[in-house]
Amino acid sequence: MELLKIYEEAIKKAVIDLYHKPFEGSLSFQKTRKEFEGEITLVTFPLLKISEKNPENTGADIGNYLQEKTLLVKKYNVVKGFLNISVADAMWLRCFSDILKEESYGLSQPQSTGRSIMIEYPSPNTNKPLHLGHLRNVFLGASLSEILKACGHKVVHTCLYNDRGTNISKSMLAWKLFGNNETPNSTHKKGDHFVGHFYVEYANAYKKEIEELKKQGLSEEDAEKKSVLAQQVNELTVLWEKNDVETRTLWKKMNTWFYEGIEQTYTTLNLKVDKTYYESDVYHLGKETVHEGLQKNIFYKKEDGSVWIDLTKEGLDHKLVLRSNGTSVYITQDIATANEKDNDFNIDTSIYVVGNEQDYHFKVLFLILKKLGKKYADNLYHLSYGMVELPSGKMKSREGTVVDADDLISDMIDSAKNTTTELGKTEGLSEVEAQQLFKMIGLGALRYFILKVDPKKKMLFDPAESIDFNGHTAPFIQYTHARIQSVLRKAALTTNEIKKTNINTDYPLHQKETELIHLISDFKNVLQEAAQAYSPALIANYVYEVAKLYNQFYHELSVLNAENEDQKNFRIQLSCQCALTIKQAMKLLCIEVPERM
RNA sequence: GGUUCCGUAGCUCAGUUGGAUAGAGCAACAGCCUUCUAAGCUGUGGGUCAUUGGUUCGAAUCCAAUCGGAAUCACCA
Repeated sequence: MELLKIYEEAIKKAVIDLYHKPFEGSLSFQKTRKEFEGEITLVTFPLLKISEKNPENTGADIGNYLQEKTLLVKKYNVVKGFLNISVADAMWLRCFSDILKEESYGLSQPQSTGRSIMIEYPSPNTNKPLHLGHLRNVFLGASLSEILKACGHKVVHTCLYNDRGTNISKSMLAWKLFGNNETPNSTHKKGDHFVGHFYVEYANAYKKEIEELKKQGLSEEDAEKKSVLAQQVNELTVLWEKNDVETRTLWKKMNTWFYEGIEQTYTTLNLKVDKTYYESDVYHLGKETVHEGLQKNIFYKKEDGSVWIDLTKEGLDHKLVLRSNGTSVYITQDIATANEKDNDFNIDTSIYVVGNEQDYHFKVLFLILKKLGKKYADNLYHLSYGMVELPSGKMKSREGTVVDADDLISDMIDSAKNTTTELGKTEGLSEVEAQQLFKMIGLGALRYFILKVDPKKKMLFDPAESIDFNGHTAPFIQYTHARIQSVLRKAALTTNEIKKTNINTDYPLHQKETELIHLISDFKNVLQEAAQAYSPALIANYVYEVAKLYNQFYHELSVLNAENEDQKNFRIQLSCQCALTIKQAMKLLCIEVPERM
């Protein structure tokens, strides 16, 4: 039984014995603030109606009762409406002993809930490489998958490629105009960067064209209409839809380049997709659903043939679902993909990891699906995360103000290498081991930097300031893990042996030891909260607390040179469990921890 | 203009369903390696929780207004 439950029941019994009236509902507990003695604190205000006494006396009554009638309390003190309880050492040791017995405390058996969850990310366009914004998307999606798996759910990872349409046509056109039959091989460029280069080329040429037209006296709007490049892009899109062989061949070629490039990035990021969807496969399927909706009078047709839905009753707008020329728009394809996913998998919940700039879009999408009577519509969830901003504001691919994902990753690994080498931590490592360590630290720092922020909030990245390796960072946590491993190596015991050793429950605990047990026991709750809130940030902040507290313990008390065998054994067990907690929590963030660094 | 979100230390961020004197890291300054890994530990300084009002035993947290910022409202994705 969980510690807090034991105290809750004991206090409820105390209330009945003392005041002859039961307290309904759950008691209000919190962690004792560090300026007061104790570990758990009961807020007594809600009990005053029953006790009919002031907060101080109520707290004293209960504290006194617990100390005299139970073995739960070592000491207590009352400050205003707060009863601070120092939990008896034996209780902490029992709690810790229970944790040790579990192979992986806090985690559920794989697929034990029978629930399956689909999670879609990062779903990029195929016309440009990934940037920092995509990294937030990937890190969130990947971490969330781990968190949900750890809670016993089955997780299916899907990815949708927006592989056709205007954006891709732009890259294609630029390649035709300025490409000189170059390829990624001939230019020694990574495929996705190669394709992205032409997307930027197009944007530049277009901008130039518009400016020239404006010099001729045209307004911005007229210039955009007059643009030859824009017309050519539209023509390419139409040719594509008409299955024009030349266009399709080029399209396939460029997308293949793109996929070859992005696969490399996925490999670096250890990203594996269970099922890939392509917009080019599904874009036309949505039309059938639109016709279905038209017949049910959920949609309506305008005179020009375009099809709309009226969402004004829901506080939204009229939304186009089919163009007047009969072609589909973004949302039409999303309707189709949602249907496809439902057909392909028997899924309880489906999560879209998409930035909050598309909040409105998903509100509309889910509403439309609901109106269409899709049963799965209630099980869709938009995991909306905030944008990554630069000091100069939002990143824009076309304006070149993006932090490229591949560049950032290799920068991080490089600086991990420099720092590690400077600190002389590569000694005794083989070349392969050293490379693995640099990657572990560099990527870990990057992942952690992003994941520690609440997903819902926008975050700032300043390229001028490199991501830190000290303080509230992954390397600090990784270092703590390595440090513990170093101690355990010297203890010369396996994890198994450590876990099996019996605990002496008479052992008098030191303050830091108590705090560590308390914090470690919280892992289970934190995981549940993180899963419920879809927030890896809760895990990230938690595991930092563990590492920080362990380091304090480490500096204050000696493990291997403890005063007696009981103490030494217990501290080895405590260290071991801290390392396991750190490792498991970091795994939930998709960050590895080293044995040495 | 409509809708939605956000404003916490110089900077980046925490702050469970309302709870005690609002916390970390970075940066600055001062200490700690003959002792289990100094990517560490200890200490100092730093705040009108945007502003005003309301709800109550009690508000950074809930409500309203104001100020400031962002996103979105495309026959783009």
